Amino acid sequence: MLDKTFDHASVEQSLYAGWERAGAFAAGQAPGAPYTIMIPPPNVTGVLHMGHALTFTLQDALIRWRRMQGRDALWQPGTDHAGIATQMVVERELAGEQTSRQKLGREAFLERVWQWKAQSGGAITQQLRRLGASLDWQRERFTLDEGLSRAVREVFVTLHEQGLIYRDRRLVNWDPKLQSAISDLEVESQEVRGSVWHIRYPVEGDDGLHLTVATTRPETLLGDTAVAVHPDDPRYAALVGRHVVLPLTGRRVPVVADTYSDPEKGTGAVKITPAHDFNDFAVGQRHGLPMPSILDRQARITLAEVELHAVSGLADPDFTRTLEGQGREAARAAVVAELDRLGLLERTEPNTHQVPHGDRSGVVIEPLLTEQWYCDAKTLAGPAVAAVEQGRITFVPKQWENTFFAWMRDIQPWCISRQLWWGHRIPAWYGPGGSVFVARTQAEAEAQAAARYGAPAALEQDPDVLDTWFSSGLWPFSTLGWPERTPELARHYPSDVLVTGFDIIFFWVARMMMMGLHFMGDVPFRHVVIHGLVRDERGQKMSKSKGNVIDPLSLVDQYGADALRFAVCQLTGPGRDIKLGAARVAEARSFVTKLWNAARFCEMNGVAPVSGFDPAGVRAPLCRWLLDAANQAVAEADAALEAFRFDDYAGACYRFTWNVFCDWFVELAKPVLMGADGPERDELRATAAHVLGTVLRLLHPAAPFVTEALWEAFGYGEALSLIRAPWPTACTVSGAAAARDELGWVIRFVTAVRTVRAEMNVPPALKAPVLLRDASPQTAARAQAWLDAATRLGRVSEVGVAPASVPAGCAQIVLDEATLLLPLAGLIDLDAERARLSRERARATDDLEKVRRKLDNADFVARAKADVVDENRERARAAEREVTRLDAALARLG
RNA sequence: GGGCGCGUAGCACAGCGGUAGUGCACUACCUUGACAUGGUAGGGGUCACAGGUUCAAUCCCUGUCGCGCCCACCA
Repeated sequence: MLDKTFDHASVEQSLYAGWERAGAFAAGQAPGAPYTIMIPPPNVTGVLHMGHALTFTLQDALIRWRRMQGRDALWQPGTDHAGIATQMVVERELAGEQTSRQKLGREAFLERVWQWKAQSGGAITQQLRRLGASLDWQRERFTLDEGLSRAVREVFVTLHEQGLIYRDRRLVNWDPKLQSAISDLEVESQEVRGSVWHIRYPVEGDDGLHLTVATTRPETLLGDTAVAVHPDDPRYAALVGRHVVLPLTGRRVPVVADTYSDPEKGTGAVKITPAHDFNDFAVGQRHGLPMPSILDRQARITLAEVELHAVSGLADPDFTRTLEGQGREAARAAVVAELDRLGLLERTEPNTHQVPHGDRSGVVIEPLLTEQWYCDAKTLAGPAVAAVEQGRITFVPKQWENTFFAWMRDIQPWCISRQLWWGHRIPAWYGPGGSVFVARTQAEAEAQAAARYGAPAALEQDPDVLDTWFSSGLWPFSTLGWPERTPELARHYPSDVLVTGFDIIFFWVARMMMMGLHFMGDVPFRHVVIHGLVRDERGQKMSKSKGNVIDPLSLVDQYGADALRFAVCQLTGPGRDIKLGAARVAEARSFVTKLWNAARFCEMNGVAPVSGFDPAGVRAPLCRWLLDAANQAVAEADAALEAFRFDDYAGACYRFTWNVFCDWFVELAKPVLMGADGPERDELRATAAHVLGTVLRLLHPAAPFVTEALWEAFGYGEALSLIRAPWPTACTVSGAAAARDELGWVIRFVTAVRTVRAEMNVPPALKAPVLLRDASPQTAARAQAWLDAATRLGRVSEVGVAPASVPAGCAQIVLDEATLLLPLAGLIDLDAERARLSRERARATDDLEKVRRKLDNADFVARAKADVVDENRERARAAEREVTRLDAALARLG
C-alpha cells in the first residue's frame, strides 16, 4: 500500500537516474514531427538559481508535454564558457594565491581555467537533473567544444569575407578593471553624485577675456582639442575661429561652431576631448581635430600624446607632469585644486548624473580610442526585424516585439573583440607590416601570406578572443553540427520555442536571429517566450547583498522538485515577474500530497486500470460526469500550454484534481465503493482508474516525479513509462449533458443543505430529513437516487414529501422549482431563519432589480445583442420565481 | 528626455465590454474509515483617481497620481 505521504527525497533521484539510463530523454525515438527547444546555455561554472529553476521548469513542461504527444522532442542541453564571468572567477582565485594571469602567462592561465571548468563544470548539469529537466544529455555541448569552435571560425571568416566583420579604430567602451573592450550592452548607467566645474579658458591674444566651459570631468582638459559653441549662439559668435589657451598644458585650441553644443546646457560652450567622449569624438571627426589620449588602459593619466607649454599663470609643466600615472579620481582632484589656485575655477556646482559602469566589473567605463573587431550588426539586423514583422517569429507576450524593434532599428556596430584570454581566439593572423590574414586555420593563413609575399612569412595570431555572445548566437545551429549538414540540423532547425528572460533579448535572442537567418537562411525559432524575473515573496529582486536569495535546491530538498515546479507553473502568468517564497512551494507540496492521497484512496478501494476499458460504454451518471469533466480539463490544459499559459495549465490541473476528483467524485463514489460487489462498482472502479490515469498524464509535465511514481504503482504501464505515455485526448462520453445536469443538481442540493445547516448551527452529528415541496418528478427521483450521498455529505436522514401544512421549526431552501424543508424543531431559531430567508430574498430582489433596470431600458433591448437580451430575460424570470418562492417560504414561517 | 508594464478582497494573482473570481490568510464548525499538508460553511472588493466612448466599462480611449523596468544622456 502507498505510504501516507509522498516521500520525494527517497524516489526523485532514482526515478531520474532510471529515465536517464533508459534513454527516455533522447530525441530521435518518436515517429512524430520534431519539436525542439534549445536550452539557454547556463554558465558552465555557474550554480542553479531561481531564475534557472523558473526557465527550465517551463521548458521541461513544454518538452514533456510534446514528447507525450508523440513528437520527436529534443531539448538540447549545453553550457556556455561565459568569457568574462569565468575569467574573473579564476583571476580572483589567483589573486588569493598572490599571483595573476599575467604572471602565469596565457597558456598556464588557460590550463588553470580548464581545470576550474573540469572541477565545477558538472555542478549545474547535476542540479538540472535534480529539477527533473529532461534534457537529451547525450547531446550536451559546450561553447568551447571543437565542433562549436569550428562553427565560430567558419562564421567569423565568412562574415569577414562578406565585409560584415571588419577591424576599425574608434572609441570603444573600455573597462579599465578587465582591461578589455566591452560592447554597448555590457555598459550600465548608474547614478553618481559629482560636481560640475566651471573653468575659464583664456582667449588667446586678448588679455582678460576668457571663455567658461562647464564639465564634470575637469581632468580630461588635458586632452581637449577644441571648444565648441553653437553656430547660432550670439554670445560666442565673435569667438568662433579664434583660439583659447588650455590651462595646465598651455596648448592653443580652436573655438569651433558645432550644433552638438547646446546653448541651454552648462555655459553653452563645451570642451571637446575627442579621445574620451563619444560625442566629442564625432565633433572631432567633423572638424578634423587631433585626438590625443590622456588615459592609459588602466585609466591612469598619460601625457605621452600631450604637448606641454609653460604659460605663466596658466600652465606649469612641472605641476602637470605630476599627474602622470595618477588615477582618474586623484587626477581630477589635483586638476581642480590647481585650477582653483590659478584662479581659473569660476564655480563648482553639485551635480547628479548617470555614469556608465561595466556590468561585470562595476567600475566606471572609459571611452578609449583603440583598434577592435566589429560586426556590422545593422546589415544582419534587417532580416531579423523582417522576420518578426512578418510573424515568422512571434514574441510572447507580443509586447516585447516593440522593445526588440526599437533596439534593432537603431542598432550600432557590435564590438566583438575582447582583450581576454578565455574564449574563442580570433582567427586572424598578422604578418609583416601589419597585414591581416583572416582564416579558418593557421595553415590557411600561412598559405594566404605565402601567396601574397611569394614566400612563407612569420605570422602571429590576434591575441584577442571573441565576445561570449558571438558563440552563443550560433547555438541553435552550432549545437546541431553546423557547418556540417547533419541529419539533426535538417530535423531540428528551426527550433520551435525559445524560453528566456527579457534581460537577454538583445544579448542573445537578437543575435541568434541575426546569425540564424544569415547562415541558415531561416529563423532559429518560431516563438520567443519571455518570462519575468523571480523575486522574493516581498517582490524584492534577489541579491546576495540583500541576503534574500533563495536556493532552489534547498526548496527541492525540503518540498520536492514537483512542488517547486508546480509552484513555478502556477505563478507564471504572461510576462510578469513572479514572487516566489517557501510558502508558495509549501502550498504546491500540499497539492502533491492531495494527489498522492487521492491515489491512495483509489488504491484502498480496488481502483486499478482495466484493460480494454471503454469510456463510451459507461452508464452511471457519476462516471459519465467525471469523464466529461476530465475531457474539459484536458482541453483546458492543452489550450493553456499551446498559449504558454503555465498558470492556466496548472490551474486546470489543480481544479480538476482537487475540486472535481477529490471534493465531489471521491465523496460521491464512496457509497458505491463501500457498497456491494457488482457491475456498478466495477464500472466505477474502472472509470476512476481511467481518470486517475488521465490526471497523472496531465500533471506529468509539471510534476514528473510523483506522477511517474504513481503511474508505476498502479501498473498503468511498465516502470518509467509515463514519460512517454500518450498525452490524454478527449474521450467519447454518452449522455454527457444529462450527466452534467444531474450531478450539477446533486452538488447544488448538497451544498444548499450544508449551507443552511451551518448557518443554523445544526450539530453535524444530527441527521435530518429533507421534505420536498413543489418538486418535479425528476427532482423527487434524483433526491431518492442520491440519498446515500446526501446522507454522507449533507447529513440527510431521509427524503420525503412535505405535508400541506409546514411543521413548526422548519428551515426552507429554494432550489430551482422546488422548496426543501428541513424540519429541525428545537434547533431552528424562528427569527434567525426569518432573517436568513429575508437576506436571501434581498439578494434575489437586488438581482431582479438590476436585470429589470436593464430590460426597462429601450436602448438596451434595441441595441444589445439578442442573446444577451434573452439571457437577461431568463435571469429576470428565474429571479422572479425565486423571490416568489422565498416569499412563500417566509409566509409559511408566519 | 523617449518607451514599456503594473495598480482588482489583508496578501499573491486571474479576468478584460454584458450577474467581480481563484489560492493563501481570516471567522465558525468538524478526530465523517484517502488526506488536519484535511473537510464544511461564512465574512471581506465604490476593480488607483478623474473625464470620455457605449444601451452597458474593472475591461476600450484620454488625462492624473503611485510603483517597477528598458533605452538615451558624464556640459
